[in-house]
Amino acid sequence: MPWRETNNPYFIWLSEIILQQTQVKQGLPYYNAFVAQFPTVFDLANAKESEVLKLWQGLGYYSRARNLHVTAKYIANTCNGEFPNTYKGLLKLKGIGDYTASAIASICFNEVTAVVDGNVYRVLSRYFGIDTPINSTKGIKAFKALAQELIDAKDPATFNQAIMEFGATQCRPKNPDCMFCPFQASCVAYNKGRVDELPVKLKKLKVKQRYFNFLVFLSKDNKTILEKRKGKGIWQNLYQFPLIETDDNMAHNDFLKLVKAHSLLNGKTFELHQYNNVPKVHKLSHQHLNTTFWIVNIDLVENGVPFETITDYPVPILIGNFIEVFHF
DNA sequence: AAGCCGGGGTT
DNA sequence: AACCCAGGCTT
Repeated sequence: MPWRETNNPYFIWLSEIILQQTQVKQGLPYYNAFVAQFPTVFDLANAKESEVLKLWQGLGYYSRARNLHVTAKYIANTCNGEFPNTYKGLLKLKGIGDYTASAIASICFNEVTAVVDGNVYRVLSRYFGIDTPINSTKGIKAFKALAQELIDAKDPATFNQAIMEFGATQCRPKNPDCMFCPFQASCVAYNKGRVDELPVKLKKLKVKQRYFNFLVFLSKDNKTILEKRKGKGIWQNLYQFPLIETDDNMAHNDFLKLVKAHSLLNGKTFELHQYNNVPKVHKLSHQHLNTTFWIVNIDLVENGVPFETITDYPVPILIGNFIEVFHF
């Protein structure tokens, strides 16, 4: 892993943000792309937010990219390009929470502050046989304190990375390699046959069903319409085709009435074609997006995006996949 | 304290 | 389908 070969806070920070809730395999190509396009924090600070989001496209949790850009500008413009060199200082930066502050402080500045990520929760809850839910306030405090007791004060960076890697490769969520585990003899969960019960986690979120209808405009002068998502909710500041959200999947005839009433089409002549008869189900962690793409053939569009510039815009991967398959 | 925020991979 | 991922922010 390239970020193992440096103590430069910029690179460590970048890697840690990318790896939040993201597996190394998925994040590595993005890390390489960011380092190539933004070699220093000043390069990142000088970029447009849309450039940052474009490079982040497909990685998800886009607030990470927006906060990355905010913090880059702050470090470059207010801190002379220098990151805070303490856990406490790092914690104040946007997008940096307890885990990331500890990771940067220990790896870059040898501060003795323990990281607690999903791996650490799993390793500690099993080894010590702790039932406290890892996502409860009590659990979060308890596991942080325990990790802080255990950390090697002489080499916190190695300790932190080692316990995480141990969780990722040996003490895995499913099928952990207990048979060849160096901690087998003293692991409470193993000796009580409770490895599969730990860690304990509270509740599971309910997945909400949503129904998205995207209007893919095709004008005679080869333009379409992209809109920037505003406000709260998913995909903030990313672009999409004009969206009509409904409370169920729509049949062509019913949807045609809705489209006719749409502000982009008042009174205009157009043809509507349903691109996919079976809704494409795009699964987010907390929502299932039942998606239908509708082709709208029309003479002219206002503020149209020329087909050849569509791929300049940062879009959710659901839209990006459509653009790839649909030959504009 | 609980809910929200992506996309990919494994079981 | 359920679960997890080198979590953090908002309400």
